Amino acid sequence: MEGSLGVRKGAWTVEEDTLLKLYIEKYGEGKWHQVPPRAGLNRCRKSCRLRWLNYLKPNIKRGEFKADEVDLMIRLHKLLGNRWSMIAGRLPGRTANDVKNYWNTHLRKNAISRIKDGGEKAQQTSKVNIIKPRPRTFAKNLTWFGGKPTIMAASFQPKDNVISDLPPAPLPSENSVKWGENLFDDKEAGDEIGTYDVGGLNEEPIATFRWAEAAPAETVGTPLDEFGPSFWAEFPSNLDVWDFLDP
DNA sequence: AAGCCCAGCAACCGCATTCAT
DNA sequence: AATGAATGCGGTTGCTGGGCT
Repeated sequence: MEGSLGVRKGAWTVEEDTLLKLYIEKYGEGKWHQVPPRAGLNRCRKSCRLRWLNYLKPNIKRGEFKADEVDLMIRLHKLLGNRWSMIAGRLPGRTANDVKNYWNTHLRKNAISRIKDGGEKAQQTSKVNIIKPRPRTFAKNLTWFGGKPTIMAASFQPKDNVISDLPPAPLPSENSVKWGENLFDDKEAGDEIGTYDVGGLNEEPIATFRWAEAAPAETVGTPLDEFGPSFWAEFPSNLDVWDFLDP
């Protein structure tokens, strides 16, 4: 099974897996364009990367999703939409492909039927505001909370950010930026606990969240404690938090 | 036993974004 | 600033195995 350029396609063999593993052990991840020639694999770089990320990586968890994982996945999906990599990032040992497949096979039907069941009600209230933040990099000299926590305005793409008939969300105001800054300012390195308030732009806080030190990758805690700074950095300020908390 | 259908999963493809020059 | 290469992501496809007729 070879592609037009003589590159192998289809299922990976044990030999190919071994070659890829040996290569990664020796050279580490990254520089995927160099992997096929160096590892002696007749595969394209994308295929190598995918195989490593989804199957060969050591800490990958296989098997059934646990109830808490599913619960977290549902909440995150409600919050983020189909941002599988971000969702997977909060599910230790799970890959974006795993999450996507699980959602499409197990949960999508439920979600659709729920939408149908509650369709009338939903139309009367408000449509779900799917959040689609596009993760963007921060300035290279920016360390978490060490420098100015600048969330780049371009981090969120308005064109695919909102699927609703609601009036356009207000442009980020100074307050909303402050919201983000406060959010991060409270989380100084070494602090055991930081807090941040959530409320309307000009309102009293409607909720106060707290986080412990970013949870270790191996644990799955309560959803909110689980979300560390890297998650919230990509978190939009016009989120309907109650929707998220009460799926 | 054979054929069909379907669910689950691995892999591919196209595109957007980032990075290097 | 412009451009091409590299990377990462999400949508989709297609293979495989199990259940049913």
